[in-house]
Amino acid sequence: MENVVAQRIETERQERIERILDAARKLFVEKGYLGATMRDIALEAELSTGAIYVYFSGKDDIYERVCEEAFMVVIGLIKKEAITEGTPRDRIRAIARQYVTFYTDYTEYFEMLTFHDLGFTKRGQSEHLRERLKDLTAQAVRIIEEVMVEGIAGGEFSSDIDSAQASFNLWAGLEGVLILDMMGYLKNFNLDLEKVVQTQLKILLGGIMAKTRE
Amino acid sequence: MENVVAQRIETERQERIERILDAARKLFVEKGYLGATMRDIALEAELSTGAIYVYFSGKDDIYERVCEEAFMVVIGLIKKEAITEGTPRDRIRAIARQYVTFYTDYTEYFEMLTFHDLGFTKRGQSEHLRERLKDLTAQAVRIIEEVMVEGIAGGEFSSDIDSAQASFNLWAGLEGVLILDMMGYLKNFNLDLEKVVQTQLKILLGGIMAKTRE
Amino acid sequence: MENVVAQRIETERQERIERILDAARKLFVEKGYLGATMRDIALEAELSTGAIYVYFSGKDDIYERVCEEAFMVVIGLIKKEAITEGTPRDRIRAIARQYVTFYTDYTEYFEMLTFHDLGFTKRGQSEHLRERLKDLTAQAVRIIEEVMVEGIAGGEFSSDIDSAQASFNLWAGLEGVLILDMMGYLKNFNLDLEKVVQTQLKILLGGIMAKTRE
Amino acid sequence: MENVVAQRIETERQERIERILDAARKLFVEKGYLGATMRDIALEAELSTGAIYVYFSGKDDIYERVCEEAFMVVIGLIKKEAITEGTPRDRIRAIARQYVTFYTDYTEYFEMLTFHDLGFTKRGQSEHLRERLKDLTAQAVRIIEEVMVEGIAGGEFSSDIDSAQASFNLWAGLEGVLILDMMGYLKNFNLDLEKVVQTQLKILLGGIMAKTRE
DNA sequence: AATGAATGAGCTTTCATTCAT
DNA sequence: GATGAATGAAAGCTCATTCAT
Repeated sequence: MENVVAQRIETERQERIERILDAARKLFVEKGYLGATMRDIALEAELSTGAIYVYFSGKDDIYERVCEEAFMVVIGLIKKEAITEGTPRDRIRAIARQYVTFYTDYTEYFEMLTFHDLGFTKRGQSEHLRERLKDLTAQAVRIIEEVMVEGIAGGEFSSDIDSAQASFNLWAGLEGVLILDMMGYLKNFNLDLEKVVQTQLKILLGGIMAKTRE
Repeated sequence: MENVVAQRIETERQERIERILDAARKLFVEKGYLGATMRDIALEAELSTGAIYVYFSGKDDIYERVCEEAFMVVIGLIKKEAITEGTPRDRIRAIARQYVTFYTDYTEYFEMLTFHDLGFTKRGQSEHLRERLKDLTAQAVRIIEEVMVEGIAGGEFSSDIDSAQASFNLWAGLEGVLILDMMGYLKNFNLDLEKVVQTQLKILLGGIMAKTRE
Repeated sequence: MENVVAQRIETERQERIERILDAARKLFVEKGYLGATMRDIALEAELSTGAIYVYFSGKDDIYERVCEEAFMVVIGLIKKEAITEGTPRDRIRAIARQYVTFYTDYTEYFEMLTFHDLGFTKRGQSEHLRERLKDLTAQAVRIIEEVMVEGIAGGEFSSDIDSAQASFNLWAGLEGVLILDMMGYLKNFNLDLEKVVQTQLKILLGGIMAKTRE
Repeated sequence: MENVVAQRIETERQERIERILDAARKLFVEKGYLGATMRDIALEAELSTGAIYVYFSGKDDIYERVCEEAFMVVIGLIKKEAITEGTPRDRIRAIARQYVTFYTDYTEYFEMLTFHDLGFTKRGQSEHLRERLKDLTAQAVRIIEEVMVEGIAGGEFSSDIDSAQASFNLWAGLEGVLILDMMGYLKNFNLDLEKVVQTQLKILLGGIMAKTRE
């Protein structure tokens, strides 16, 4: 019996934490770390300012946990959906599509991680977040690289380009499109994200596969 | 004689303005619009807080002038160095290289413009800056497009891809590399910017030139 | 039970607001709008500067509410105690005495309204306060005028003087005494307010009643 | 020869001082002591801020000298134009008219002195100004009193009222009209200053002369 | 003497955090 | 646990005064 009560309390607790994180994520993306006030977050989470301090030790703590959550989502996506079927080309295309899906479905998380890197917080602070992001990225790039190595071994990809570099360039090429979309440039140029991504992949993969004549 | 004195005074005045702008640019990039305080800027410029208000009407004014300066630098580079010699491929490569030079030589300006777009300031504010940035970008993309049209006409580039889109993708591919460098990822992966840029151009141009077999 | 608590909280809230207004009134009168600082007011109200902003939106807000309060007091006095008994002469004397009572009992409010008019605030600001004060004054003068009309009709007052003007002059004659007291001149001349007021009324009413021989 | 130069320099000096005082008087009346900035005063006087400190030791000094000037003007008027001809009644009327002339011709000086008294500056400050103003007022009231004593002796004025008090009341009655005009109430009521003053004098003198029947 | 840029204390206001209830 | 009023440090900005020129 008591167990049921304890469980309900715990559920409510998690619910409240999630509400705060949702509010914070939204506001951090919207107004930045300094622009979003604790009062804003409390109001958005439909709580009092004081209540927030029951669940979090302060603004920095919330910020870190929002980033943490963003990590967990990306990691989850990366881990869960390792693509192992099809030609290397198809598999890379699938991985890329997964990244784009992360961007469209979890835009706020994507923006959080991007913003964090671009200096939302004071430099020097949350060095460990930066470290984790670095590891995560390395992991992601390595996944692409493995497929690429296979592709080169199978002759599908040109051996002119180092597989590690090619992976990085692939990522950069896609990242560029997503960030420009985030900045609103696709809208400015009346371009469709889906189409631009497709074209970009066609170009990048075409460029990697082609015998370079330089 | 007086003329000399007046000139010296004017020079010192410009020097001071530049010192303030330098300090502001550095701190805006480092800590963001809200994170950089007027006191910080004054200290960095080795002035008292009050002195800044002799030259600028307030924080917003400084911010706008820093952005303005960044604009002027980019516009200057774009206007000055229209590349008209060589094959379309060479010309695009040259334009790209110019963009990379802007990034390496004027990193802070590049970051300012990027940050501005990414929401350093409160959303909605300085709408006109955003508008100018949009125009500027359109201009830059159009320059690439012109060369591309020529390249398609001359048969050097595949006609499979719309020239406007291809230009955009080219830009995105390069921008991605520069932003990842800005974020420190190239360093993380022990990659050399120059080399990655070269590879990226090879890939992108290769992809665009290739008859796509899809 | 909860009702009791809520009531106590509300009481305390009102208490605090009153403490702030008391402090502000005192300091505005003492040092003027610009001379009285928020720190001063907070200190006088035994609160931190921040606490004030829980109850008021800023200095202007406090200022307006202090004036508002002064208005309410005067209006209350005017409305509540319309004097309708006795001869016109007695009634005017009673109204005058009421005005003097307002001055002695609510000196700070009297000073606030006077100061406000004399340019305590930046000119042009709070135009609506000035408008209300004008209305209020018109109201008050009209009350005197009505009695005066009656007095003329009844033959008690001389018909040589226009009733509207006479009312105004009566007011001015009394106001002069009060302001000179406010300035400390009665004390300087070792005069007693009560006595001077009595004499002034005797003179003014005497002058108004007398057949003028000019 | 040198004398001529020295004289010109001295003249220019006086000219500059007068320009500063004119500017200050205007601005103190317009915006109050704190509202008027040294920069405002310098601009109005067509000088640099620094130049002001050659002639005055600071803002307080200017303020005091503006008051001083106001004093000199009033004292000059009082001393110069002792009215000794006509009946006591005519003489008092003439003195009153002189005071009104001071008000209309030197409104700013009149306002300065009034404002000063009403607490433009921090209380306690410039105690000696207050002292001088007190003396001055006593002097002025004494002049009226002398005439009044004469009037009582000659049977023109009622002996019911103490001459000192009557003088004070006369002053207060007139002062009230002038201050209400300063506040803009005459304009509000569409009254003409000249007419109201005349009426006020008629009333006051009538009241003083009449045998009081109380 | 005259200039006006520079200083820095002090203004109003905001906001992360605490704490009595 | 939850509330929201209270705190006080720190923000952007102003301005009397100084001082190198």
